[in-house]
This record gives sequence, structure tokens and C-alpha cells, in this order.
Amino acid sequence: MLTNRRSSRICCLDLDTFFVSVERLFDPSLVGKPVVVGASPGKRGVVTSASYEARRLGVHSGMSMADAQRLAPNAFYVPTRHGTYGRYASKVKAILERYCPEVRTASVDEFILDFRGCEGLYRRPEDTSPDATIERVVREMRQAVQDEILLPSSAGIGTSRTIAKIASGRAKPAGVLMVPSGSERDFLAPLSVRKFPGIGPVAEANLNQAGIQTLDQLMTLPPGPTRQRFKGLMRQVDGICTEQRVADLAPERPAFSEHDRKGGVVGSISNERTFHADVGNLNKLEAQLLALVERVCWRARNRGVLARTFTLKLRFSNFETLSRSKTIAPTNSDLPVMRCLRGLLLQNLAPGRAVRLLGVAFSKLTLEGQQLSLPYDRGGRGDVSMAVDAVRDRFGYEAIRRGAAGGRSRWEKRSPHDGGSEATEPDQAANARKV
DNA sequence: TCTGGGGTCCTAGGACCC
DNA sequence: TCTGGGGTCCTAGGACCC
Repeated sequence: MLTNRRSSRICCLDLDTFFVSVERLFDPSLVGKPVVVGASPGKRGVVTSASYEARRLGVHSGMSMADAQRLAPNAFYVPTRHGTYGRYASKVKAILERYCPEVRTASVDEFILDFRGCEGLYRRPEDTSPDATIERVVREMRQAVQDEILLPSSAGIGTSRTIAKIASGRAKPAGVLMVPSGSERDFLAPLSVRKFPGIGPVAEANLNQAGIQTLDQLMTLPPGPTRQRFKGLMRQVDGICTEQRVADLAPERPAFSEHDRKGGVVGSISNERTFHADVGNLNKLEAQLLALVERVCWRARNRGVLARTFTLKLRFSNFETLSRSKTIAPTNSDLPVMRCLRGLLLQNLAPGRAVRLLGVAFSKLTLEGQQLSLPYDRGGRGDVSMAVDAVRDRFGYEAIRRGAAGGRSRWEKRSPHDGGSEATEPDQAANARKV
């Protein structure tokens, strides 16, 4: 029996090669050519977005720029344009909201729309069914995005967010695909297990090793140890086909208005940086740490949150990565956070080891002003910090910089393994603002 | 010139308390 | 004092997503 709750009314609209498409708006000569958006050539980094022409040459997102250039030396390489893509995503969302009362942003290039209850609103005499009405509206909406902002996108429609998401991928490029209620199993069966959200490279390898390539093979495993091993996954896939609810809508993101049961704030805030060249000099690492701490503290203050747990992330030259965290009194002030993380840095930096990546993360967040009886460290947020924040609020983070963060550290304390000779210029291009 | 950066979620062991 | 268990917090790591 088909109830309205089980109808195909959830839509996922996904912008096709989004970053590449935006770059083509800025430079129309790139249309029809292989385009790769990512780190600046010559810098450490990976491909963020590759046009279909570049994909035909073997380039895909996540690949190192070095590999991409080897495969496609004649492609057009464009550095990532921070901030710009978000503005285009907002324009897209505004269009979608004309067509659907419930639009959620799932990521910078992906939106989830809930059309439940809208069939009557849009129905036309020529529509052969409520499903046909919704599919027609989604096609019109997709075309509006194309015509008004010149951005291609694809849309999938299904009974749940997961089906809609997979369908949008099958609809690319520039298509619309509806998966009618009841046909989920037939739709999923022939697909590679990797197409299912949540199955990544590791799970895929495990499944393949067990002889499972397709979702059909997964869903029809005969009783036995293999079935036992993957029963959690089977339940997940099966649930998508049979569950009588449509509960997996995207949470609105950012989710900082959401509180957990204990009044905390859901989520974390982090920044990390891969250096252009590995850094072994402790003073320089401390200066970089300070720069990261200042930035994340600033972001926390902007969101009005305090953090209790502070995590330091280190990645060494050989790509070995470790994280060390410490929980202290809630704060968002540079000084106590720096004290905490500097301690972790000194404890975990073996002499002679060069650092490739340094990262800082804040978690166990609470709203500022809510820490009733908890000790709350206000140290370091004096008039100077307030003034610095005020400038940054008006002109952006990069408008002002504490002396120590850019050069020599005020927190310095020479150590035995100090005095390395590596180049330590931070990878400025990663955060360069282009207009 | 191998391997980004922002996140979320899950697991698992140990400490500690009752 | 021969060995129990919950529950919760903290920490570390890893899979996954875009």
C-alpha cells in the first residue's frame, strides 16, 4: 500500500562539477576544455573539482595535483577561489526556494528539498500522476537554475534522501531521475556497492574481497558467515527500500544552533595547514600554532561558543599522523588555548622530526554565557583582543595579524632540536583571497 | 612535487564512580 | 580479595563525505 509518507517526494539537487562551472562563468573560454580546480600548481595539494573533459583524461577529485598534471599536462589549472562558490550556492538556493517550501543545504554543491504535500499545489491537467507533477516541477526548477545563473545541475527524486542522492548521481550530467516508490530495490540492485553513501574505499575493498561487487549481491547474501559479517550494512540498504518513513532529511548546516542533551553545542571547529615545505624548527612551529589558535579562537568567538576540548594534530614527513587532545575549563581566548596546545606540541614533537601538517580543533562546545557554574577562563580577552576582533569583523580575518603569529614566536623557548634549516614559508596560496 | 581542508560519526579502552 | 557490572567521561584513531 502506498501512503503519502512513502511517496517519492524528496529531491536532491546537485550542481555538476560545481567549482569548474563557476570558474567557467568567470572565464568562458574554459567551456568545453579540460579544467582542473585545486591547489596552485607547484604547491602541495589535491584536485578539488575536475571537468568531464578532464575526467576523461583520468583526473578526478582527491588526486594529487602532481598526478593530475602528469595525466593531463595540457588541461587548464585554476586555483580554488575561496568564498566565491558559497555565494553562487546561495543564489541557487534562492531559486530552489521559489519552488519548494523546504530547502536544506547539505553541502556547498548539494541541496535537499522536501516536496511532500506539494502535489496539489503544482498539479496540471496534463500530469498523468502526482509523481509526474513533481518530476515536471523539478525539471522546471533545474532549468531555472541553468537559465538564471548558468549553472548546470542534476536532480534525483525518491522516497528518502539516500535514494534521491544516489539518483542525482545517476542523472548526471544535467538530468533528472525519479525513482518511484516501490522500485528502490530494482534501482539499487545493479549499482556498485561504492555508490551507496557510507560505503567508502575501505568498506568497498572488504566487500569486494568477499566477492561482493553490487548492491544486489549484498542484499541477497545467503545465510552464512559472510552474511553475518555484513549484516549491519545489509540492514542499512534494506531499510532504504522498505522503511515506512522519510526521516533522513539533511540537518541544516551549520548546525550550531542545535544543542545536545546536556546543553552543549553540537559540532567542532578546526583549522589545519599543510606546509609548503616540512617544518622542523620549533620556533617556527610555535608561530604557526599561534596563527592557527588565533584563527580558531576568533571563529569560536564569532559563533559565540566556548570549547572545552582542544586537539592538536601533527602529520610528519612520512605522513604518519597523530592527534592529542586535552580537556580544560571552557574558553575561547587565545592565551589559555595556546598554553594548552603548546604543551601538547612540546610533548609530542620528537627531536629531529619535521612536520608536514599542523592542525587545531575545538570540540565539546558550549554557548558563551551558558557556563553557569563551570569555571570559565576569560584570560587573554582584554581590550586588545576586543579591538582586534572588531577590526576583523569589519575587514576580514586577514586584515590584522598579531606580530608573533606571522614571524618569530613570543612563546619561544629554545629546545634541543631547534635550529632546523628547512624552508618554512606557510602555504599562503591555500588561503589567498582572490576577488 | 605523491597524498587538502572542513567537517561528522563511530569504536574502543581506561579511569573513575557507585 | 580472587574478580561483578553499569554508567559516564576522556582520549585516540579511523572511515567517510564534499
